[in-house]
Amino acid sequence: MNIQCRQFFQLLSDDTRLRSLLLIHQEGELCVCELVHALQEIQPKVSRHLAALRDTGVVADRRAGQWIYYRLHPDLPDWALQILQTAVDAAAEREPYARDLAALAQMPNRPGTARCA
Amino acid sequence: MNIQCRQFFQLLSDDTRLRSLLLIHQEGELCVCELVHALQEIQPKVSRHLAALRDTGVVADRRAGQWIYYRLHPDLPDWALQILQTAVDAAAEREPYARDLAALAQMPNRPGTARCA
DNA sequence: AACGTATATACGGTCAATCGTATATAAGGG
DNA sequence: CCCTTATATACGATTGACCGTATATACGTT
Repeated sequence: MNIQCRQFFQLLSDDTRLRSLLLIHQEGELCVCELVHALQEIQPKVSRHLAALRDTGVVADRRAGQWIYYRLHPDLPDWALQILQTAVDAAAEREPYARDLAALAQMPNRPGTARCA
Repeated sequence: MNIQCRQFFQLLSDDTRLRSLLLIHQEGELCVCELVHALQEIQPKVSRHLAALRDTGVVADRRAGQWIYYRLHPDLPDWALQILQTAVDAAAEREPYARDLAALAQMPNRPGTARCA
């Protein structure tokens, strides 16, 4: 996919995509319904932005039953990872990212986690 | 000005603004006509994008005679500087940034430099 | 097979970003 | 004071990004 610097910034410039990426970066892997709950956005909106990230090679997806999990693409270049890490450091304790993390932590019936509760 | 992470990415997502910022970051300070020559873009276009960067606190300007010099804003937060540095490292040796630097170096009648030639 | 849940996408509408052209402002030199 | 150069901005047009709604697809369960 070989993403360009400018294009990467363009992907990060949308609120939904940036918040999704920061959450995915922190959590390692998230499915669509977890992101929908964390961001408090409707499902088609989240799905559409994830598709943009997938089509440009920023994230990779994996199906597990009904759920599709998104993670950072393993081939994402170092500079892109560095930029993401910087963004996490700068934004993680501020709104809306802190709120997103909290909402995710409080999500009921979260797939994967509450398996043997 | 207290720029937000997302807004910063949005500013970097435009080709003219990103190339201008990378050049300014490398050169320290550049006037509009230098950027117009380096980027091979028309003057109103460059001026308009510099205004956007100025209005959001990313760059500061300084008049010197007929020329107006732009530099990175001294109060630009660390995370923004880090991201710029990462972008320079990732892009500096590739197109169109390498070409921009070369065009700037070859600019005739460049203000400031050729003072006592 | 029928149903419920999770996810993706198609469609049409709206708004914001960007553009080129034209013009305004400002400085310097005759 | 006029002319040139440097820069900024106003204007109208165009394009592309993003939106919500509706629908399609895929999986699991009964």
